Amino acid sequence: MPNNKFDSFSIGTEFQKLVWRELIEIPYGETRSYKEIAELIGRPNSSRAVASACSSNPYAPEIPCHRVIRSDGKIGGYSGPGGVFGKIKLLESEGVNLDSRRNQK
DNA sequence: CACATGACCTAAC
DNA sequence: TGTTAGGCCATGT
Repeated sequence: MPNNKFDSFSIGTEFQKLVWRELIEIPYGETRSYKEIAELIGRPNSSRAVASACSSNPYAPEIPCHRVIRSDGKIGGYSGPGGVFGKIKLLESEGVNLDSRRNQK
């Protein structure tokens, strides 16, 4: 079994577990798009479902769902504390430059 | 089972 | 750059 403490996900659907398992492996200070996560779990067309799984994340700050942004570089949304604003603050505190991530849109 | 919802993506205008 | 429209998918009712 994997060496992460979240392997014992006792709740959520199988799909959500797949997503969350990928999320906790995003390095500090880095970001990943919803689509990227979808591809990593073997469902390249489930980007939308991935977003749903994130919003259903019960382990709020433990699982770095705030490091997941849209493919075009925009923030997207956030159900955690502070809403989208809180998400931005978290990323900036990790040294993420959101401007450089915007695909010039 | 059918329908509605949402932290999405891409293309077209 | 902003908006519209169509497509995708897992979930909840």
